[in-house]
Amino acid sequence: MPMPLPTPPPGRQTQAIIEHIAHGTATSRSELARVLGVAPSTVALRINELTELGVVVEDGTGVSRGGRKPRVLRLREDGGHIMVADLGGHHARIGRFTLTGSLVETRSLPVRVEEGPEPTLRTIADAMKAMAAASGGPAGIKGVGLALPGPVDVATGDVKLPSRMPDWPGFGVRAWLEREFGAVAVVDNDANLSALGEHHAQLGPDQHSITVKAGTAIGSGIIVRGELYRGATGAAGDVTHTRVAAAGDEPCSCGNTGCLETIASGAGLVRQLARQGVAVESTADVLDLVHKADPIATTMLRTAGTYLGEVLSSVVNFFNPDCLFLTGGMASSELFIAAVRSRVYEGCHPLVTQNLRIEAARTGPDAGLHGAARLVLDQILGQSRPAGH
Amino acid sequence: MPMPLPTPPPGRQTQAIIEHIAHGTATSRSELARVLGVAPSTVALRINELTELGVVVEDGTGVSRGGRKPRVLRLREDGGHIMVADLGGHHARIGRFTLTGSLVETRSLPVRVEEGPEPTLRTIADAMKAMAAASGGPAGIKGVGLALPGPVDVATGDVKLPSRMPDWPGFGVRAWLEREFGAVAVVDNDANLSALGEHHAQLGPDQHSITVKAGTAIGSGIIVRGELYRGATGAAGDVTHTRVAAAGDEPCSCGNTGCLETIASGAGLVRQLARQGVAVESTADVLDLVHKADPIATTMLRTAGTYLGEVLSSVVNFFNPDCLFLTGGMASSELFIAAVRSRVYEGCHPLVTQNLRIEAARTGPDAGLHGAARLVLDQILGQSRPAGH
DNA sequence: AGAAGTTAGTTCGAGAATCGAAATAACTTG
DNA sequence: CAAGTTATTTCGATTCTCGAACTAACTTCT
Repeated sequence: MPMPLPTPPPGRQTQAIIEHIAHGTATSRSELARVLGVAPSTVALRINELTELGVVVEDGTGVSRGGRKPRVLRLREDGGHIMVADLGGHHARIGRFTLTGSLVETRSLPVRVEEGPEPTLRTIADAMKAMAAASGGPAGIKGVGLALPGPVDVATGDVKLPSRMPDWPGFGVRAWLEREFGAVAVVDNDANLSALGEHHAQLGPDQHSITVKAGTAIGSGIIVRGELYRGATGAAGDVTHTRVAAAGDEPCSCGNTGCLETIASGAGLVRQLARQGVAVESTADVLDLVHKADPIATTMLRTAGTYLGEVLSSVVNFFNPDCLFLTGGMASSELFIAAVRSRVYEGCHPLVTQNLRIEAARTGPDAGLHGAARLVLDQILGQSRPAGH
Repeated sequence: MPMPLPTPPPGRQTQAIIEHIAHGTATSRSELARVLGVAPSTVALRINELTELGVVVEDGTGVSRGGRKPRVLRLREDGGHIMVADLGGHHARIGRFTLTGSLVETRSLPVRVEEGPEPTLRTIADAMKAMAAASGGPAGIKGVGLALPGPVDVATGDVKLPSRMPDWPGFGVRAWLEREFGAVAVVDNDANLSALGEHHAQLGPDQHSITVKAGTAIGSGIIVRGELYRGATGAAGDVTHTRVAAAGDEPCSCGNTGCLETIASGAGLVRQLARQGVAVESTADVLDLVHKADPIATTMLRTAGTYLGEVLSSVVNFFNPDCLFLTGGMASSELFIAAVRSRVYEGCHPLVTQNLRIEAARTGPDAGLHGAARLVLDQILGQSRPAGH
């Protein structure tokens, strides 16, 4: 039986080393060798590469464990910037990451996607460059990541359906960014990137999770074995157009009737409230009302959570994830999360719920930024991501 | 940027070679090198290993393409047996595969799982040994695979829930088989193995599929990137306990009410027909009635397909597979499949259905056997499976 | 028929990446 | 300060692959 051990890809180990140093799970060469189960000599090679690359530096010595002191390794935080943005309907969230993958600063700015890609991207790019310049680091922008609201063709970085973003389809967003920055660029759907970011903030590379972004729209991202799952046509994670009995004949933007989004999305809530004579214009308005304990809005939000939970319970039964994360505006309400949680626990098989966690995303509004940075770093440093913690 | 090409695991290539020879996609060393995009010398090495292992032999020469004739390679079909079984409630299907992965013969025999693991496994093992002995090949049984109806702990090979199989949980099926045969043994859920078998009979290693086994019970298996996806607790693929409005308050074995299985499974149909005074005892009886064009049974089967389609449409929307396969007794009715298909196409987003195929499994009742054999061969020959066709 | 060209397959050395053992370095402890 | 311990580097040995050169076996053209 010719069965030589399948040599792990080198990029992968490099990334694992960075993570261990970042998390403090292993801070010296020998510790890394032990944790990774790899020969000390191999670690030494990788560390040499990383120091030459300017990502890792030695930082004095640690405490002895009875023999020679370990030479403590530390990540250099000034090797360059990864600039990322999460684009919403009315504003964009911009973030700056170090090459070692930590989020340094964020900023929100108003944008209007309906003006088309050129002006929107111009605004974002300028803000990114300003932020990078202001940070004063000697090195420049090594990579750019962008999260877009809606289905994205990852190859070109384009929005796939005309939908709410006129002029965007076919523009070639990824190419535009690469030209503009002269650096690696990555574009993906916002729910996908949020899922990727949140997953790796909480779970390991052998686990599975679903992250639902519930705001004005509802989208979700799927992580299988620590990697983004996009499905056959890149449309995986659609929960918003699942039929819900309670939605009746309410028409949906997709052409069908009775979709979840008509009654459980922020946009749906706005419409429902308006019908009852409550003056609201945006999802934020609705959440404000709930914050002020408005009984109608509160009931409605809770009900929306129950409907979402109904849809998610069948998805969770099927997919059996380790964790279900909720993010987006509506997930900021504990009430909403509680409603989802109770409905999912009620509707799922015990074998599926026994270890299931249902929680608000810890990375909150930065989830998408983290995911985008991760994809960019994957491109820069190697391929698939490392063994966790 | 230290980015050496991630050397593909050697087992993988070996398997790819076998598949190409088996499918006739490449029958000589040079052709293999071309198709696999690998150096001729490397192919020569692999072929040498395989001939020494007794899996491949040379079989004369082929036609010249203007120069030296290629030496045609062929798989040896007498290198040993892989014996597999798919265990149902009342009968087991047994199959014999060659080491090269092709199914040679099958046989069904009655068993009674409710008598417990020891007698059931005894019956199956004896039948396997008899079949292998009768085939007269010089070599023995190199591996054994078993598909069980119900959730399985893959490590031990045990059924997880008491459910319909008393005395089975905690028995250690895998260990029993390995002791009995002195060979590699693999045990998994029947829907999982059917999914694996059907997927690789039709799709490639970078595609995704769902296979639903609709018979007396309803189960499903999920294939992500050509590999079996089991979920966090090994319970992934549960669609049977999804709530369906039409099921009303019908109590289910899981303790909840309104589960799909109460109105769409074979068992559910039997119960519903019995209530209407139609004398049926098994799923087979129901299908017989449909075959005889019994109006009540036919309508009921079609309705069951619609309900299954309703549940699957939300699953398909979420998972966005390349293909949805249907297997099990009820999938033998084209009526049933048509009902599922139309409901899914109706309820799913166009982005998801544009390339989606919904079909009866081509491997039919042998799907589970193929999947089991594949898992066993993975264990014997290497790890993950090869690049297709 | 024989030379020229083409295709098939093997041999052999270089290169990449790992590991393990031994050497070296730097401590702690008795 | 010697003995034991832990950290790190050095240096083959190993395991894979590839590519180039070489041999083998044809077809075809003249």
